[in-house]
Amino acid sequence: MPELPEVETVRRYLQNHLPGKSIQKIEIFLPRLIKNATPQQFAAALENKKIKSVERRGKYLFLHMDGSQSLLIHLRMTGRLTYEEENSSVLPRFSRIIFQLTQGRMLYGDVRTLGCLWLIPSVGLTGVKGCDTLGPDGTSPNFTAVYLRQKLKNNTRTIKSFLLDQTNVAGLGNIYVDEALFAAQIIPLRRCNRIGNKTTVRLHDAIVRVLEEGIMYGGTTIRDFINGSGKEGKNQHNLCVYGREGRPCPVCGTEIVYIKVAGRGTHYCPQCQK
DNA sequence: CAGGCCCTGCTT
DNA sequence: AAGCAGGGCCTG
Repeated sequence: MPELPEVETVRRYLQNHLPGKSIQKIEIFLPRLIKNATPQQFAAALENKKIKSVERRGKYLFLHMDGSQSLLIHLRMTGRLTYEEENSSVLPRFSRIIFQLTQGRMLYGDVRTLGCLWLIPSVGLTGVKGCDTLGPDGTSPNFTAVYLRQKLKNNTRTIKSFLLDQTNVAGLGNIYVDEALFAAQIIPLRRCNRIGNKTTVRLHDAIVRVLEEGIMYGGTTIRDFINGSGKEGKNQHNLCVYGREGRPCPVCGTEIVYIKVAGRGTHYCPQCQK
């Protein structure tokens, strides 16, 4: 559920608090979350290393370390990354990994344990499948209407499945895809190559707008998302279609429809979106 | 391209 | 007790 705006919200908090602090000790309660190292290797590579910066590409978070190896994290559905300035004696439910820092601690929590952590080289490609093949971030200047038009032109897939594919645009997930398609007045089932120039520009603008709005409001909390300080986002109040099936379209009042597209729950207004 | 898998808490 | 939530990867 964390998509670009949620991951960016977490990143900003961590970037404000972590750089300059060192990881003293790592406690791993669920080793299988670490995908390319044993818990021993993982701890050995990161303990006593200083955190230099926290960066993001798509939905991936990078903790760049002062050392040859850094940390890559994907929160998937229910992953949470929080920083506590003062060590509390209480550990939040579903805490899976504790990063004890020189001041405070960072917790990786995950109810459904689908998240992933990797050790990666501090420079160059990550070697992590999916991460090295990301398309431009939806919020990046490299993501232009011209680029989008080029990608859509000869593609026969539905626009929803296209936008969920991170090699086309990085950072969109189920919520923001539905919201962007509503804002662009495109029905999720529309074939990419049946979207014209003018509509492509509208879609590009809509994608950028919903992502930036999501960041501005600190992410969308439907059930699980919390930011780096453990608080909920506020963007759920801005949603027009996601999770609103059966309720009136905010523009025309028609009932929002729920269908499955590309295996995902999909929400749209049958009146506004064509 | 569709469907299964992972995984657990919450809803029906 | 079954169904649902879905990101990313894998298989048929």
